[in-house]
Amino acid sequence: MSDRSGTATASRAERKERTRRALVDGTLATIEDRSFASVSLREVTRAAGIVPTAFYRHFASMDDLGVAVVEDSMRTLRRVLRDARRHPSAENARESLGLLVGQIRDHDVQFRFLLRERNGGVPEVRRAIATELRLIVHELVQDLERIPALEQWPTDDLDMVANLIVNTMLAAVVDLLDVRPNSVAERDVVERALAQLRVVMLGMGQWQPRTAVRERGPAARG
Amino acid sequence: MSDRSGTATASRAERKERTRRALVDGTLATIEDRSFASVSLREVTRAAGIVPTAFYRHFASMDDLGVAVVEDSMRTLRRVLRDARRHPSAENARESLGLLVGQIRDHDVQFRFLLRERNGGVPEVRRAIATELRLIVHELVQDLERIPALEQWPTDDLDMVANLIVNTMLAAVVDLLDVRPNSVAERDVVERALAQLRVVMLGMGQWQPRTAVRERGPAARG
DNA sequence: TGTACATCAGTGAACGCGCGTTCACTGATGTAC
DNA sequence: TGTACATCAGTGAACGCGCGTTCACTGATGTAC
Repeated sequence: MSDRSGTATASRAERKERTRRALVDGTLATIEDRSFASVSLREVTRAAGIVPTAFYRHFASMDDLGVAVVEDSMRTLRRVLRDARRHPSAENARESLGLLVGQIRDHDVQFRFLLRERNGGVPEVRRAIATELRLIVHELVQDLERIPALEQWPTDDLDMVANLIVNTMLAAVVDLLDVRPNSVAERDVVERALAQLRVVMLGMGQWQPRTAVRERGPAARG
Repeated sequence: MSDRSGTATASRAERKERTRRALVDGTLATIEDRSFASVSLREVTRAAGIVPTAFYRHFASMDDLGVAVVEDSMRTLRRVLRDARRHPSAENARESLGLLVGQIRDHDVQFRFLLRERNGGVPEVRRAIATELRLIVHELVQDLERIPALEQWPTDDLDMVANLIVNTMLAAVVDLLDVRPNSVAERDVVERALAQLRVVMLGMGQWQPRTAVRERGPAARG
C-alpha cells in the first residue's frame, strides 16, 4: 500500500510523459467516429483528466497534438508490419492475413484514426500520414526487389505494383473496420482482399517490365 | 436593363432553389482543404449571402446539408462516368483516361469533397457516399458481365475485380487532386494508374473463376 | 383587371454555451551547496 | 544529510468570440374571388 503502482512515486519527467500519453490516448478515444478537426482542446484535456490550460505544457496547438497522434499510431502500424514481415507468410497467405486482422483489431482506434485523417482533415496531419505511407510503399519495394522472379524489374515498375498492393490492403482495412470482428462479413472482406492480391500477383507474372526482358519465370505468390 | 439576368424576376420557387444551390456551392467553396465537420452553419450562410436563421428554410441541420452536397457531387460523378462509358474507350485507354482527368479537374471541388468525406466525417455523409460507391461498383460489374471473355465468371469474382478496379481508380484520383494540372507529376499519376489497371487485367486473364472453367481465352484489355 | 388575404424566404435581436487563450498562482520535485 | 532556491506540471479565474437556435417580424410573391 506504500506505492499505488507508480502514481504517487515517479519522477517529474515520468509524470509528464504519462500526461502526454493520456492526451494522445484521450484523443484517440474521443475520435470513435468523428474527425480530428471536430475535436476541441477542452475535450481532449477532459479525456486526459487535466485542466484545459495544462494542455500547453505538452503541445503548442491542436495541430501539434494531431501530428503526435499520427506518430504514435504510425509506430504501432510499423510494429504490426514488422511482425508480419518476420512470419513465414509466403507459406500460407490466408493464415498470415488472419494474424494481421487480429493485430488491426487490437489497435482498432489507431487504424481508424490513420485511415480517417489520411484524406480527411488538418493539412499538418495529412502530410504526416502521407509521408509515412510513402515510406511503407518504399519498404515493400525493397522486399519485392529481393524476390528472384522480380530482380529484372526496374524500380519504377516495382513502385507501381507496391503502390497497387498497399492501396488494395488499405481499402481492405477500411472495410474491415466497418464490420464486426469474427463475423461472416469480416471473412468476406478478408477473402476478397486475398483474391484481389492474387489477381495482382497473376498480373505481375504476365507483366513485361519497362526494360523488356525475355524468358521470365512467374512472379511470387502469397 | 429591365432585367438583371433573372435576379429580380423569378418565381418564389426559383429564388428558393437558387438560394439552396448557393448553400451547396458555398459549402463546397468553403471546404477547400478542411473537413465538412469543421464548417459551421454560419459560415455556409455567409458564403451563400443569407442570414444564419434563413438556413432552416432549406435544411433541418448541417447533416442534412452534407447529404445534399453528397447528392449534388454524386450527380456530377455519375454524369462524368456515364460520358466516359459512352466513349470508345476500349480503343485507347490512355486518351480516354486523359478525358476523365479533364472532367475531374472541371469538378475539382466536388471530387475533393467526396474523397475527403468518404472515410472522414459525419456518419450520415459517410453512409450516403458508401451507398453511391457500391452502386458504381455494381454498374462496373454489369459492364464486365457483357465482356465475352468474362461471361463464365461468377458474380462474386466480377464483384471482386470491380472493387479492385474502382479502388485503384479512386486512389489515382486522390493523388491527382494533390498535383498541379498538366504537370509532370500529373502525367506520372496517370501513367501509374494505367500500368496498375494493366496489371489487374493481365491478372484477370490468368484468373481461374471460382467455378473452375477449362480453356478460357485472355481477359479484355484496356 | 382589382382587391383582400395567405404564404413564406429572408431578417435581426437575443439567448446561453463551449471554445481557445491569458494570466498569476501553487506546491511538489529537482538541484546546488 | 540538511537547507535554500529553481524549476515547472498543473490550477482556476477570467476574457472575448463565434457558435446553433428561438422568436417575432417584414414585405414580396402567390392565390381566390
